[in-house]
Amino acid sequence: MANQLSRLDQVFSALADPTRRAIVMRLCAGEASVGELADPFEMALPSFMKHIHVLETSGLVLSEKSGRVRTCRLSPDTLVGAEDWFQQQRAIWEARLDRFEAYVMKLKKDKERAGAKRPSNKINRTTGKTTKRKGSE
Amino acid sequence: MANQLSRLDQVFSALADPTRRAIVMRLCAGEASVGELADPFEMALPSFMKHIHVLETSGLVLSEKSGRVRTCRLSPDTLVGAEDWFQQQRAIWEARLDRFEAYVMKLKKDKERAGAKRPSNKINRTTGKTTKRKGSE
DNA sequence: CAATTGGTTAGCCATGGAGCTAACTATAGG
DNA sequence: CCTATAGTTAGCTCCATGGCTAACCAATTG
Repeated sequence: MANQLSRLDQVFSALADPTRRAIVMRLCAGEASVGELADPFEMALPSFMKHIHVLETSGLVLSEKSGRVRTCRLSPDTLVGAEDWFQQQRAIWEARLDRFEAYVMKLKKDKERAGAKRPSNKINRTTGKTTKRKGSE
Repeated sequence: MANQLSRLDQVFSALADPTRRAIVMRLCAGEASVGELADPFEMALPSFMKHIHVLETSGLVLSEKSGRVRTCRLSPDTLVGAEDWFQQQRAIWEARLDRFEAYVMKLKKDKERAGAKRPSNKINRTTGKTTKRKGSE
């Protein structure tokens, strides 16, 4: 009854480490042996190997050993899988934004029709900005 | 003055937790109070608050308190920032793929032109790539 | 004002992650 | 066969993370 981390858990936590992100970035440029990968880092090999192992169990990296050298390569599918998560969130976010904007437009129309009564734009005290949000800020 | 984690470190490690991902997903649909957010989770409030705090220091979530209720909302910029990282990696990956494909095409042409003369480049059986590793391939 | 509600602070504990050294295995090369 | 190379295993620290309880504000509300 071990923990059974979800794939996303593993992928994100793998990418949370700068060393491991660097490895992934390196592997984007093509496969490499453990030694080649480890070379730029000031770190004992066993420590480094742990990172490789984390990347492997996360599914981001595949490796196979031939002779005495282990060659690692990226598994682009997993990376893309994580990317998808962002895109889904963004889709939801943007849908909401659209709804919100529609709502604001409706408010505006209502006000215009009411004939410029009062300046009802609330000001956010902490940011000093109006609540009107068009694109990003 | 200690660790000075990079923003990406913080964002990814924030997203590595399923509770926190759920919070982010919930906030994509619109802002909410801490209580509302905490409701679906079987977790003591202080524990839950820690998650909120992690999300805040990662920059993914903003919050402000008015009266006794704290309202949280998503900071889409940070989310998009993380998404960018993936896109950059994918760009590099795809560029490499293109180069690789071009390389394969060249091999093919060479072979055709040579009329099946000699196989001077050793081919690694497992990867299908030459052993000659100068720079990238 | 008293009680409730919504968060917050403080402090404890168990686990896991990231690093190390030392010693070992197994291939490649001379 | 001997040695150097490339990883691997074992086992140890240290500290960050995720969870808890208990006690504590500070606004609302009756």
